[in-house]
Amino acid sequence: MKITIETVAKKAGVSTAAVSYVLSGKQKLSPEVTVKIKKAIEELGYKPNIIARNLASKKTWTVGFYTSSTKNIRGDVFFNPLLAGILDNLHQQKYQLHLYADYLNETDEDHPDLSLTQPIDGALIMNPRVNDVYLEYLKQQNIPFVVIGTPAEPEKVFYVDVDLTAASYIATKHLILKGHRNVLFILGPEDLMQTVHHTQGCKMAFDEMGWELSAESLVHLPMAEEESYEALKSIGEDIHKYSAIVAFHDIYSFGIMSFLKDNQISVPQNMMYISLGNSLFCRVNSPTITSIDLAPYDIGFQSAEMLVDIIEKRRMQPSHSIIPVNLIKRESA
Amino acid sequence: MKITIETVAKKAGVSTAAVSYVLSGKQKLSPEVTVKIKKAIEELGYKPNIIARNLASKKTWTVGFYTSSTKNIRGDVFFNPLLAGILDNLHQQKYQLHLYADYLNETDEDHPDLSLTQPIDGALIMNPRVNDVYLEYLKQQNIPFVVIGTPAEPEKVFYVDVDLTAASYIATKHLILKGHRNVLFILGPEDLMQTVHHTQGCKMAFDEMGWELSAESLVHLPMAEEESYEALKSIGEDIHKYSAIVAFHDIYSFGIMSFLKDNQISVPQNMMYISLGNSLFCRVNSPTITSIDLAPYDIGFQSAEMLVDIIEKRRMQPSHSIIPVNLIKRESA
DNA sequence: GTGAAAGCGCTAACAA
DNA sequence: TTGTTAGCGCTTTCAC
Repeated sequence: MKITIETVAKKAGVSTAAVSYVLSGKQKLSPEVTVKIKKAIEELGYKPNIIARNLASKKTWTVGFYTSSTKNIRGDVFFNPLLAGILDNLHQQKYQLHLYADYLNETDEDHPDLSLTQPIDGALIMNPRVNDVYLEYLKQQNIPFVVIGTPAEPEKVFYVDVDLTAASYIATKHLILKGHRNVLFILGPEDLMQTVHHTQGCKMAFDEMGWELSAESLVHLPMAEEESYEALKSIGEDIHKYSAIVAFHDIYSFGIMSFLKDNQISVPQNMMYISLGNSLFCRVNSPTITSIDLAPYDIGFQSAEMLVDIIEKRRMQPSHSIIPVNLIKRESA
Repeated sequence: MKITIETVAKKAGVSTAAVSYVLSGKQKLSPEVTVKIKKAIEELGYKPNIIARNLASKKTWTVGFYTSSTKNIRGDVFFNPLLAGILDNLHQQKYQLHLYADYLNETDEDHPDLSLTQPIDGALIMNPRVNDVYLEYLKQQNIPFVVIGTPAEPEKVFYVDVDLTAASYIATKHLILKGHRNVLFILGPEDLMQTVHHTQGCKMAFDEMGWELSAESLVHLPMAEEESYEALKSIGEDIHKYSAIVAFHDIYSFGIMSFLKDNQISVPQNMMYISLGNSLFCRVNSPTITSIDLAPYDIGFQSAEMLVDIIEKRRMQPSHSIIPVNLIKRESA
C-alpha cells in the first residue's frame, strides 16, 4: 500500500496541509500537533513524492548540465574537475544535477528530444556551437541558463569562462619569445565558439610581431583521441617546417606525443609543445612540456554559483565571470 | 500565458485525451484529427510538462547514478569512460541520467537527504560501502538498482563488476613470476567492498606459493592523490625491502611515480609497478609499467543495460555480469 | 494555528 | 475513433 501525505494526515488526525507545513517548515504549528505528525511520519516510514511536490510547487531543485559528447568525455581530463566543481557548489546550495550528453552529431536523430529537458530549474551548457539548438530551446522556454565557455553573443547571456583568447595568446607569445616562428596549431572543430577564441589569441600574438598566420598551420580536428596522430602524419615531411606545436585540447596530447616519439622528434629541443587546459598530462611529462592551467574546477563551481543566483533571482542582468589562466612551465633546464 | 495540453485541445477543437494520444502514440486517431492536433501543437509551440507527465504516469525515464565523492571524481580516470558507457546505453534506451555525488563523509550532514532521491525509475550505485545507507534506502523504497562493483551480499543483488579478485590475483601472480616476493600493496579505504576483493586476490597468489602476506605490506589510503607520496615516505628506509608495488587505484599513481623518481628508484629495474584499472597512465609511461585494463566503459554500458532490463521487467532474478580483465604489459625489453 | 479545497498539467480507464 | 473525467500526491490560498 502506498503511503501518501494523506495516510500520514489520517494517522495523525490532522489535515494534509498540516503535514505539508511540518515537512516544509513554511508555517509553524503548535508543538503537540508537530510532534504527532512527526511521529506518524516516522512510524509509517513516509517519504514525500518528489514529483508531486515538483508539480505543485513548480520547482525541481535540479539543474541540467548539457555537456559534450560521450566520445569527448571519455578522454577529457578537463571534464572531471569541472563536474566536481559544479557538483560541489550545487550540493552547497541544495540543488541536484541532471546530466545530458550531446548526441547531436549521431546519425540517428537530427533533432534532439528537447521536450525531455523540462524538469529543471536551470541549465549549465558547455561549449555551445555557433548556432546552438539547446541554447535556442532554453531561451525560448525561458529556462535560466549559464554558458560554460564564451557564447556567440556574450552581451546577451550569462557565462563563465577562462579567457581563452588570453590563454592562447599567452601560449603563442611564450613560444615566440622562445624563438619559434613556425608554430603548428591543433585546434578543435571550427563550429565551436572556443575554437574561434583560440584562433584569435594566436592571431593576436602573431599580429603583434607583424607576422602572418598561415592557414595551413591551423589544423582543425574532431574531438577524438586518435585524430591528432593521423593529422600530424598527413602533414608528412612538412612537419619539419614547424618547431613548435600548440594543442588546444588535451585529447590530442597522446597522439601528438606518440607521433613525435615515433618520428624521433624530441621535445622540447627540436620541438616545443604546449597544451591548453591540462595539468594531468603536463605533470606526467613534467620535464618537457609547458601547459596552461584552465582551472576547470573553478569554472564549474563558479558557473553553478551563477546559475543558482539567477534561478533565485539574486542576479538579473546578463554578466560573466572570467577565470584567470596561468602558464605552467615545465621545461627542462 | 501558459500553454498546456488544454490550450492545444481547445485550439484543435478536440479533447485533451486526443492530444495526449497523438503525443504518446499510444492510441491511433483518424488522420484528420491527428493533423489538426499536430498543427495546433506546432503553431502554439507547445511543449508538454514533463513533471505532470511523470506524476500521472509514475515513470520518469530517469536513472540515478550514485557515484563517489567529488574529491574522488576529480582525479579518477576510471570515471569518464564509466560515465560514457552509462550515458551511451541510457541514450540508446531513451533514459536520462541524474547524478548524485557522495557527500556522506562531509562533516555537515551525517544523514544524506535521501528523500530527494525519488524521481527516478532506477539507480546505479558505485562501490557501495560495507553497510551502505543508499543501498538500504533503495531497497526499502523498492527502487530497482544495479550495483557497480561487487556488493556485500552478491547473491541478493544485481551487479556488474570486473573480477577484482582475479585482477589483483593476476597482478600479484605476475609479479611473483617475475621473481618478486616483497611486494607493497597500496589499497583504498578498508570499508569499501572493492578493497576486500583486492586483498583477497593478493592473498590467493601468496597462498599459492605458501607465502605469508604481512600486514605492513598492505597500506590503506584515502582516495586522494597526494596520499600515496606521503605513505611511501612514511615507510622510510623500509621501502628498500620492497621490489614491487601494486597500486589499486590510479589516483595513487602520480604520488608513487614522483616518490620513486625523487628517491632515484628506477622502474622496473629495481622496482616494478602495477596499476589496476588505468589505461591512461599506463599509456603515458608505456615502457615501464604494467597495468590491468578494467574496461570501465563496458562496465558502465553493461550496468545501464542491466538496470533498464530490470526496470522494464525483462530481468527478474538477481544476477550479475563480470567483465573480463586483461593484463597489459608495457615493460621495457 | 488549523483545515478544506482548489489547483499543478498530464495520463488512462471508461464511456459514448 | 473520440471525449469525459477521475485520479497522480503534493502545495498553498483562504476561510475559520
